[in-house]
Amino acid sequence: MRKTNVITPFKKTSHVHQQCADAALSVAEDTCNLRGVRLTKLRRRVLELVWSSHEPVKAYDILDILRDEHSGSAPPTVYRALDFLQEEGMVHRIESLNAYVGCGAPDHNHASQFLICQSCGAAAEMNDTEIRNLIADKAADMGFKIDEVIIEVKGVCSQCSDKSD
Amino acid sequence: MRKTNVITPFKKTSHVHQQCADAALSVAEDTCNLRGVRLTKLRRRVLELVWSSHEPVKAYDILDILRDEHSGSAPPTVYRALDFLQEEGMVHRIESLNAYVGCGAPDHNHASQFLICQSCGAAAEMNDTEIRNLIADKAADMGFKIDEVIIEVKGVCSQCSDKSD
DNA sequence: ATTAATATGTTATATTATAACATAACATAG
DNA sequence: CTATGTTATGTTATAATATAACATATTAAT
Repeated sequence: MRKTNVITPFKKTSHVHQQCADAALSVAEDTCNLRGVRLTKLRRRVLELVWSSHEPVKAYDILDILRDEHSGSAPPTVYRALDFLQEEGMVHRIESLNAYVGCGAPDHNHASQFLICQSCGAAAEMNDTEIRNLIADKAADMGFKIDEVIIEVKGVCSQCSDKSD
Repeated sequence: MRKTNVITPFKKTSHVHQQCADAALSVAEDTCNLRGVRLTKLRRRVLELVWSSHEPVKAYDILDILRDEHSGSAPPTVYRALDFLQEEGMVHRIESLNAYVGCGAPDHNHASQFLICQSCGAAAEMNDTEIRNLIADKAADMGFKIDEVIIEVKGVCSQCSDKSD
């Protein structure tokens, strides 16, 4: 069994990004239908904007675009949509960046680890069971009951390292 | 060898907090002297305020107190002091809370993991080499060069669990 | 069609953080 | 000990992030 499930990889040079985004949007629609929650036009658009790149996107950058498209957009517009998308597991918040990334595996409660490249800005999402289990074990040793685990690893991705050779 | 080094534990009922704070301040002074950096009156006071409890402290809560003590206090006053203290490893920032906790082991670059109790608000700092190494290995597998690892585990500490029995 | 629930619009404000420039304190070379 | 460069702090202004509170509109189910 592979223990590290890479949910969102760093993009290859060959990467056609539109395909990521399209796939994610399609999964999101199906998932919302299954769950009986509503992926409204606005929420769908916000999700699309979050997926516009592999770099975590800021709420106010989304808002700037929404404002161009609809004059009634304001901070609550985007924060509400992001809250919904987070609850449904379709975006994750990167705490150390105050920014959001799309998630292609919208479980309600999967634990993830993020690798964030300080050179290109991209974020890769992993779901590594060994890391998850080890932290769970350590916490249990201390009698600590885990609700949520935030892991954000900053550094330089292989593509960026290769470039600077 | 013990693999989990608990730097700041959750406090025991018997805990006399002043002792933590005093010890930390004393270590901070010695460390600054050794390093030839200046723990000024202001910086020392900010560190003291961060150590005033085991709950992560917010910049503006510190500022409110500083303002009572000196009219010239403003946001940069506290952020600069916190920046200094972070660089010297004497406080850590909890990204998910926009808040700061004292560190009793002011190495410049130790990796830590925080357990944050959602019931009492306290944060415990661990430095677990197994967790650190496992993440380092996984990142290396992906060709990712680590600069910094942020781990913030939310949940309920044993003391709080015991109380609610 | 009516109604209850959900989603969005709108205005205002709270919270967190930094920029930019002025002044003060300190450290050390002469 | 004092001139000078460096480091720290004061001060004003504003940027960036996020939520409260209430109004209106849309949707879903009767």
